[in-house]
Amino acid sequence: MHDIKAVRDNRDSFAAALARRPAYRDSAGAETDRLLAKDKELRELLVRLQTDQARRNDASKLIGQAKAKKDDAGAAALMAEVAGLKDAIQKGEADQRVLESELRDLLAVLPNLPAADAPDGADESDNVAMPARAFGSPRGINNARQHFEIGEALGLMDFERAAKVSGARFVYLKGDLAKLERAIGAFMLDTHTEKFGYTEVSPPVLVRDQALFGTGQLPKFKEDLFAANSPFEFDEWFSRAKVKNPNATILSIDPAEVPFENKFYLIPTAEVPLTNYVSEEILAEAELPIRFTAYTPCFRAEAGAAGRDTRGMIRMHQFSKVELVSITTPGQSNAEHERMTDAAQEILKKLDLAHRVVTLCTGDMGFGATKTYDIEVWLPGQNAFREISSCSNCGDFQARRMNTRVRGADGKVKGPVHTLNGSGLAVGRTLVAILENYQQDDGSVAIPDVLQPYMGGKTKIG
RNA sequence: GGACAGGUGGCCGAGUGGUUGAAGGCGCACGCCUGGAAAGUGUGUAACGGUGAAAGCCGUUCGAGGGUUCGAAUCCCUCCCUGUCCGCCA
Repeated sequence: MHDIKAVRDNRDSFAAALARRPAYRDSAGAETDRLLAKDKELRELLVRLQTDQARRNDASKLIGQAKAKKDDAGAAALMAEVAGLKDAIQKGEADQRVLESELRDLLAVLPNLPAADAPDGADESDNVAMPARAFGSPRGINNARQHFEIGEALGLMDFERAAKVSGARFVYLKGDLAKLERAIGAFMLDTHTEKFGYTEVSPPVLVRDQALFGTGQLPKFKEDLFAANSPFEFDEWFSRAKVKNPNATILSIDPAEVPFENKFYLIPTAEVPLTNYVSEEILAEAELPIRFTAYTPCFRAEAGAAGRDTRGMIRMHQFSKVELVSITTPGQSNAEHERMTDAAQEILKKLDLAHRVVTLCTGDMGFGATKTYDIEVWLPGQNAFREISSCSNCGDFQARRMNTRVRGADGKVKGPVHTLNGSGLAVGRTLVAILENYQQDDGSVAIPDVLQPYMGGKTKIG
């Protein structure tokens, strides 16, 4: 969420920065002026409304004083005067509510502005490599198999049964592969807590819409989320629907017809509960930065991804991820962004997995980010680098939406905090990378050294 | 899920229609006192918004949102949350 005052004071630089996002290349100026027109309308209203309110308040105080002095005539005269203001004030307050919510709606769907050093570009082909952060060299493996071929051959990865039970984009992991997933998560958490000072958190994975608004998934990206209805409300509504249409079945119901709001959403990332932990709070400057890490399942509808990565574990409706979140002062966030990326890369280094890092261009950056580094791991089976982590500095964008501020040592509120989030790492994709990079000619998979303690000392699977 | 009780400033807590943005206390800041400290003592100590060059002035906010009223922390409605008990349960 943008600060309307900042837009007002820097109209041209705001529009120029917004135009760096390709989706707003042509419309940024018009969008900005739409905001400013609404803002102007609101402020002009406030000047008139507040004048009336001030007169009403003064008169009301005098009424109280008059009544205390038993001056009923004087009180009556004042009451008559103020009564004349009532309609104007009530209408003004109603107009204020409408204008404020209209302005908020306009602001709520605008993405964050790219940082000055975020590269311009149209899509992922314009992302900029960071050679200094590259690690290892892509491993050449003859006749390299893809992770799902390896896992299915081992009998430890089952997409067919998952489809039977849950549909496409779900998987069963079994035996040592299930254990490996757990080992990877534990290893990541231990590294982040012990080496980088993150606090381990086990957060809720069902959240309210307000939390999703805070981190920016709502209102614009609702179709990417899974929602959880209360079955009690649904049953009640459904039984009434059946009275009208006796042939109705659960499967014939269009979700759009269900009349009540979804009570909860499943988190698409632990960024949501970790970041919103501090929502609506004023934090002491001395306690920043706050660093949280969590190992959670994540749920994504993957709307619009039809046909992409349909085989294997790359793109699932449910996957696990270790997330990193930092809450910082404005002055700390740039350094924290580098540090967070270091923490995520540390996992891949310890696993000895070749990877590279790119700075996302303005066309590939997420909604809330000012600047994003993607970490891409080498997958021999795909003969390609694939994203395994995304580390973003969101500046004060989420903090404004969550209303999270910082209080200085002098006791004064200084303004919104900065927030950052990054995967550290996507556990499912890390498992994929291990399978493909550590596959052996005999069909087995070597277990990376650092994971062996988490696997009961085993050195290979299969 | 049901019943009851609650939600007030950084914290505790008073306040059931009229100078209450809010007593009192704690904490914090600065000063006095002291050789230094403690104790004591004095003063100060909300956020957001509008307006203004600034000082300031004005508005809004007592969980959130509506409503009643000339006037709402106080009355009414809806929602959210917390506590206790009951029910259910990993």
